[in-house]
Amino acid sequence: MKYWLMKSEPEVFSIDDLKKNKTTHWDGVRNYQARNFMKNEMKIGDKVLFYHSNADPSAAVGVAEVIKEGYADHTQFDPEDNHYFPSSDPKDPIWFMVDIKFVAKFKKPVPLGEIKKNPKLKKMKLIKRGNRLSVMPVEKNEFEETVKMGSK
DNA sequence: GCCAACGTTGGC
DNA sequence: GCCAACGTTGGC
Repeated sequence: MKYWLMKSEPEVFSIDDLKKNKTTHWDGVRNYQARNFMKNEMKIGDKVLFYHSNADPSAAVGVAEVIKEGYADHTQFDPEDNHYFPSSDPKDPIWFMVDIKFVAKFKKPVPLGEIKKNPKLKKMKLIKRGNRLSVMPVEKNEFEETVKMGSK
């Protein structure tokens, strides 16, 4: 089993939205690295840290789980959608997404500042300079440490 | 294949 | 709202 971190702007889709809806498909990703993770590496049962970006404060806020593995992101074919990608052929889609379900909301959000302060989380990709990936792998111990911080 | 220009992300 | 750090695009 692998561990992941997925970023979402709470104004657009928050952990509370996920809790309410139970599940969601992670559409709209238009970055090849993030796509490759979803297309090739994310498996059913993998655990996900749900992270609020562009938030006050930005923070890890809960846990989700992969329930459907990579499949074509339908928004790439929809001219009405913000994420429309005209060069993508429905017979050979460029963009993929996964489905996740709500598992838990942290008792207390774990803000980016605290993640940066924790020596055990020093190597997290999230805090690497200039990282803009919206889907990224997380080490098991990093995942567990973050969950622990959010459960206090 | 290089690289300048442009658009986007996301912390602050 | 600013701006650094990227990724992408397109001319050559």
